[in-house]
Amino acid sequence: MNATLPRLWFDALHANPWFAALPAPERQALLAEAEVLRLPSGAMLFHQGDAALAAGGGFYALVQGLIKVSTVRQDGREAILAVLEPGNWFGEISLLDGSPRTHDATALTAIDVLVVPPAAFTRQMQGLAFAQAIAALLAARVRGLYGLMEDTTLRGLRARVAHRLLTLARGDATQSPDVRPAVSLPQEALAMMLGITRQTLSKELAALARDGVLKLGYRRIEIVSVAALEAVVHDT
Amino acid sequence: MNATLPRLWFDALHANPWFAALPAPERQALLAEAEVLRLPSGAMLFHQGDAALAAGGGFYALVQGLIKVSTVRQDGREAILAVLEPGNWFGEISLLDGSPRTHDATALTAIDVLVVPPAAFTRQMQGLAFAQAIAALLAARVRGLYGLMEDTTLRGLRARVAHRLLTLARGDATQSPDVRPAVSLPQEALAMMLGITRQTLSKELAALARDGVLKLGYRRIEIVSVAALEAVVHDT
DNA sequence: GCTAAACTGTCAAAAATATGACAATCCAAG
DNA sequence: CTTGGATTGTCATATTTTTGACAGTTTAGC
Repeated sequence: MNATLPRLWFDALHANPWFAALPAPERQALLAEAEVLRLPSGAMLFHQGDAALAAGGGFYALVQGLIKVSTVRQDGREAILAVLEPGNWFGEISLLDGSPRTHDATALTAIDVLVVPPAAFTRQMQGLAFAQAIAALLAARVRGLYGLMEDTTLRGLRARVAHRLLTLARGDATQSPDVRPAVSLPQEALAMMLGITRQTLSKELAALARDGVLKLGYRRIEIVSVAALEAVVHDT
Repeated sequence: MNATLPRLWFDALHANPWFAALPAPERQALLAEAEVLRLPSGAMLFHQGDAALAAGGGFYALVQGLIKVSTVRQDGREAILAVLEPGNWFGEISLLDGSPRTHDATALTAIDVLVVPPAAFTRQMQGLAFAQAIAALLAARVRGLYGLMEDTTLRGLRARVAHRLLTLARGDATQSPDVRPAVSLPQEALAMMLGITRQTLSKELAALARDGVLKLGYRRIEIVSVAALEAVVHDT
């Protein structure tokens, strides 16, 4: 593929800082190797435990729609690690070490995904610039995960909620510098990201709304003051 | 340095799977570039917020002693991310993205550390094999962090304690396949890794000891049955 | 428009965890 | 060999979070 990359896809991809920083030859090579995969809402891109090197596996770029990255326990409880937005590249870990997928990836909407097959990915990894870029991508991942870790061990609930909201408002994994004015998702989902119950979250959100930091709606949390929300993260 | 690498250091380094898998030329280059740094117990190798690219920064290998990797809050509460053992390489994230150190690194004992200066690290990253190896190292880090994340969101307290014990018994970051029969550290430290209080941990340990899975001593937790401990991780 | 399903707000009771406190034990330094 | 600091075990109480439940609100699909 390549020749006729839809404008929307092109924009989404180039809005991603990692892809934008990738040298042009590698960028083009990656797109040239990619196949397009279109999935309906609710479909699963891969399951926890899947072999990534097998056919159907690969290095993915989401170009349209939303993907939920999560893990489920036997008892049915689910933890949402992230909600991916267009522009995000993911799935490289399993390709690098050949181990099974660590998470489920589920389409929250109808999605369009670029798939770089395992063989092509491995071939790209033979190039210095690409290998360096993957190292940079992983460094960013590690940093993001450190942030999440500290949340759970060091921050109070209030600050954790505030931090997660800011992360989501910045596009979660993408982490663009500009903050969106609102995040749209059921409170249940946000609760699963934080590892708490919906009821507990509801109470925290209500408190933040009382303080004028948030405005709550149906499947929607509006951030009235980014500064105030950031203050909550640091104080609490 | 290189010519006279003490036997103990050599063994520690080569016991580390990442270093052992590194191609010989890169392995030698890394050691050739490294300087030896010796610090007394309690000294800090670096602080959260330090510029890693500055003089004194670098890519580190611990060859002797123990290092605590942690973050502290304003109020004094501390979260321990890991306790590094000889053979571990660390500190690459900040070198890759030029951002400040994410954690404090404190010597728990007198330590010997190999330091690859920032310039040398960056030079090595211009080589394909090394860049690939760093990608692999980061992939392993990410996987480890995913494991820790799931602990806090998905597992009950009992399972979390069991999992952390097993991780420590495998050498924490090193994660050697063989499990040590006991971990030696104050319960307080373990509690800080788990983000819980010492009292709560004490109760959990007592319960595991009652079940015959552990034996408790002074600054020491003996693992009576690895299998039983693993069962606790998966069941609870 | 209507209606069923999804979602939010709230409550009371139960369970888990933190706090603060104290005695008992261990061990390393003198 | 002794002693003080470090460590553990264990309480009772306070706080936080979960569980289960239900009513009211919003939305999407018919």
